[in-house]
Amino acid sequence: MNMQFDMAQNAALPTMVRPCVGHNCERCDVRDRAICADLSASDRDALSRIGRRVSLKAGQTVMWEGDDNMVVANVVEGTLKLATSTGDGREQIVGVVYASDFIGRPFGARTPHSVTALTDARLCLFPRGAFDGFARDHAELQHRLLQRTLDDLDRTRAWMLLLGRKTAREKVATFLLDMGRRLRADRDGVIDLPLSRQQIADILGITIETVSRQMTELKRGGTIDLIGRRGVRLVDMAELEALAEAG
Amino acid sequence: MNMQFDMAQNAALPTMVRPCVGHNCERCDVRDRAICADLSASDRDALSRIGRRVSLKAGQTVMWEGDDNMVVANVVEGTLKLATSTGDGREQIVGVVYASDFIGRPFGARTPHSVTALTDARLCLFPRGAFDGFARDHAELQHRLLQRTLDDLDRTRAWMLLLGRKTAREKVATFLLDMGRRLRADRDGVIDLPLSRQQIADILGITIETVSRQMTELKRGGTIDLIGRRGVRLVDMAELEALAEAG
DNA sequence: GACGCCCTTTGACAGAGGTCAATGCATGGG
DNA sequence: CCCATGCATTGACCTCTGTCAAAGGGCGTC
Repeated sequence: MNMQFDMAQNAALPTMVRPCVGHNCERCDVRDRAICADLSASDRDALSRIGRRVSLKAGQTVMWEGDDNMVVANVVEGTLKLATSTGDGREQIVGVVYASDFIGRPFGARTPHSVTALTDARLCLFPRGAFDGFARDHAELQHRLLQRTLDDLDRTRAWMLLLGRKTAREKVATFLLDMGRRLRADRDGVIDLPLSRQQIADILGITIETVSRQMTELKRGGTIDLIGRRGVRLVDMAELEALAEAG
Repeated sequence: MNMQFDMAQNAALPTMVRPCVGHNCERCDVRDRAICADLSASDRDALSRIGRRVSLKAGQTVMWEGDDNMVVANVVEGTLKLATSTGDGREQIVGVVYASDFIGRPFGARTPHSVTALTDARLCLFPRGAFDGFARDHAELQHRLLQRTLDDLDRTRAWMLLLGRKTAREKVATFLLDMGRRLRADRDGVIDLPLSRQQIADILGITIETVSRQMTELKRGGTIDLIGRRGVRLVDMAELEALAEAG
């Protein structure tokens, strides 16, 4: 592989983002769930040549709120957060994305929120201009993107009900149910949360102390079990569902 | 005018929704802002034949949360709210739509939130199945829909920051600025809010009493003026902007 | 295997906003 | 033009959640 070529590509990327090598769409983990799923083999190849794979370490930020919007990407592996914040530093996480999800803002000049890796992650990254051009010529891609964006909007609006109208107890219960649905539990029924208490607080619009207190009370009531910092076992799902809707 | 034809159309519609007659896309108020703007004259005619115009009275609900998703529509005139609620009746308004906006959930079987007219309104209404089919064959339409949905998502996510992290004072100030941007003031600089205090509360995720108290304090501070129930004059925009970001 | 860091938990207290209740006052109908 | 109705305002009080501070305990490192 050509060293100079690699370094030239790196120059346009945020610090520490490292391109991967030896990519092949046919073997891609998310090939039939990502937005490229409906493309023909040749179209997918063409799209693939526009972009490239990059690896991220947990904690790295790929895009910053308000920045010029240079790239979009498919998430191949890992979990990332989308966040906005007020001038004085209060943060609200506005979305969490998983493998096969799409990130970035196509057809727009500004990035409306930051994107930060919560776990180590791999992306399939495209320069926005090139991606936009490709998308305009491929209706299947735009259709997939539209479906995905409509789903995102539905989920985001459902989350507004949580932020605006639910109590801390209901918020935490709803969050745990949501994670239970998204993440696979291990053989002991334990889920490994990809988020710290602070990040959970930033998702739910409450403080870290309130998250902690609610979790402890749920544990005391026998509804959940806490295993270390990141582990949770959802013991009584029915109870959790009841608490998620009415305190 | 054919009476029987009209009544047959009415049968498929929510109670009290009355079809209009004499429609012509060429004279449509929103023709160059709605999603149909990029269609050729003949395509627009074809789309027009799929749908029809209906009038709504303030307070009428067009779609209910969780219902089978039968229709989508362009808003021709008026203001409507999108809302979800918890089992025990707490409501959160998740969006407010204006003339030229699009409502309903294309490509999905369920309506994720209710849609209710805040003012008298006129819609250009399409059966969802027929609209979906038409959209699949018209990339320009899907592109417009995608752009609009991406914008909606950006705005919705910005609103999450308000719901999760802003104080009552900041929420009310942000709301007033937003209305000031959207609605044209009359010659006295007075805006006529299309929302009751309760609805404002449901948008901001606070109670009606808190909205009222904040408004009164803003008035006492000389930042705004209150004229009757629905009138507001934004006196000190700079102050309002400062309050919107940091209490 | 022990140590130290930092995340998390717990406690005490305060305050923003919710709740309940009464009064005020636009607005539309008679 | 006046009255009645329902929305909006105001007040008193209380609770939930935030704030500040300290102690506890995983987890990575040496």
